Amino acid sequence: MVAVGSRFNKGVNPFVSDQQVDGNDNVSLEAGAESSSSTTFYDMKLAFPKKGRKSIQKRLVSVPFKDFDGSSLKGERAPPSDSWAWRKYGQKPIKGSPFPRGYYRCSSSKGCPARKQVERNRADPTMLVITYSYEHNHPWPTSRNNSAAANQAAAAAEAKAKAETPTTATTVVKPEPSTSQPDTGTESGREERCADLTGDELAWFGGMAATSLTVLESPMFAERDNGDVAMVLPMREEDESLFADLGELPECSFVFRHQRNVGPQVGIC
DNA sequence: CGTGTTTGACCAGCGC
DNA sequence: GCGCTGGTCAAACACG
Repeated sequence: MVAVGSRFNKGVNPFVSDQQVDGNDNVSLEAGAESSSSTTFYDMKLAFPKKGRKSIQKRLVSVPFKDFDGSSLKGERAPPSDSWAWRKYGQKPIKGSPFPRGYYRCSSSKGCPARKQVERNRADPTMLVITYSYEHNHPWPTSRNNSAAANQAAAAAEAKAKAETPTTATTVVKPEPSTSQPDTGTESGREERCADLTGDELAWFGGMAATSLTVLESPMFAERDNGDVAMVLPMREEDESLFADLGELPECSFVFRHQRNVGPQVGIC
């Protein structure tokens, strides 16, 4: 079983999910063609850890981030958008992909078990895929963001209550050249959701919500009334430093939304 | 000096 | 059993 969705109703972190998507061990977002030239489907699969490995939650998050050229924070260590600090502990070339995968470990607190992986989508190098991993039954570390502390405690409690089965979630973002206003298209209410997510519900992404015009929509981060899952998250500059080795990306981003029984959808935020 | 990055080595799981 | 691959470790190094 894989949990890929979260309403963020507790203002928690990406490692806490309360949505079960299906009974498979994988979450698939199939690449495909859509009529709209600005919309594309992409394949994403998340597998549980192999047998014998630690039980962890995984969440893939696509991170759209601003165009960082000019007076950006190049060379600096930007504050983490998710209120936690990440320390890179490894990088590996991935078979079949010309881009390496970076491995990051939470450094916000001692013993923080959280990790994340960052890589570029091999099918579309302009897309970034971030995988957050978090061990079950481990209290979530105290965030540097005090406002999220209470929510994190709730998140930890919620995570403890989860089944032992690891959970996984995926998001992909394809940055696109910033050319026009957001294409709401079939995503009516996208902007409203963006606004909604800048509030207390987004404690975990509180930092990201502050400064960027870019928006992240994550299929597993929120659940909508019609049963699909989506999340819109403004991002800020943190990821530049995190993903600097992956190359720069333009301002606006495609976001991917996974619909039950339908599959992922993509739009420009 | 503390923190973070780089990078080669090491380890474990999996397929053949 | 062996090789491949992904993930992690840890020493060396850089930086403020």
